Amino acid sequence: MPPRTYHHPEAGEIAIARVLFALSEPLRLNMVRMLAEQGEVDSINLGPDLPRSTLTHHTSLLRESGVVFVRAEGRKCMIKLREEDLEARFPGLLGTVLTAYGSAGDEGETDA
Amino acid sequence: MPPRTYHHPEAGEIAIARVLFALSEPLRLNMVRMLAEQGEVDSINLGPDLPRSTLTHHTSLLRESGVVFVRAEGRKCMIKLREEDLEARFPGLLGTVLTAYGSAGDEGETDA
DNA sequence: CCAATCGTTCGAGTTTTCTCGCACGATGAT
DNA sequence: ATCATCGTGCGAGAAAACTCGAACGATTGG
Repeated sequence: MPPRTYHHPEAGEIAIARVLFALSEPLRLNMVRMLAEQGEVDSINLGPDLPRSTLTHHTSLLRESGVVFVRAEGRKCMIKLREEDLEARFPGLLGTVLTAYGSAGDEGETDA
Repeated sequence: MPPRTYHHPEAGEIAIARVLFALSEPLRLNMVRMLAEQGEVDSINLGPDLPRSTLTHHTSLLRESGVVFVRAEGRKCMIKLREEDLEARFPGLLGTVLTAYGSAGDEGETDA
């Protein structure tokens, strides 16, 4: 029996409005920032204090909007940014948003 | 008695999450694209078919999030992008989003 | 095999956003 | 002055998003 599988939109199907919406949520924007810094991370590290169902909600939204790639590894769930796909589809977007976040996001850096 | 006045956040107060949220709505994203192409525009041109109160709702949201500058001119209301402020605050963001929109936004070009 | 752990799904409740009709003040033209 | 026009604010209703507890299947370790 295959492990958990996840549906991901193809690179060409990623819609700008959905990406912007995904990034407009502070929790998710913070997740994306962590992913940009740390590469592939265990989903639990994206929100150690969040209820699991809430965490799943946000990671699923990021996945369905084409921002992240999700893969099951044992019981855990590894998340990484779709940097190449996003760069190909919307050149510069991710970098620009992350730069903007770094300079004016939330100055209270509660680093994990 | 002064004409209508509008409150605008200062450039330094513009928050990335709010800007992304403002741009994540298809109607508003389309408005921003028109503004980028046409410069300062009469608000009515941003949504000729929308109810007035709906149009006000979206233009107000764009204004309050720091994306556009609004000024009363007679009975009309002129809108323009805050390109310089946005560029200073979030370098490259607006251009990147508009490029992304142009290449993958909505292919149905209903040009005004 | 059994128990603990993890992510997912479902459902309910809360909050936010969106839409739009209506009344009002301001403006411009007659 | 009068009247039509425009944007705004308000209120209500609908739609969408967020949060989170509980139950379930899958996986790991004893």
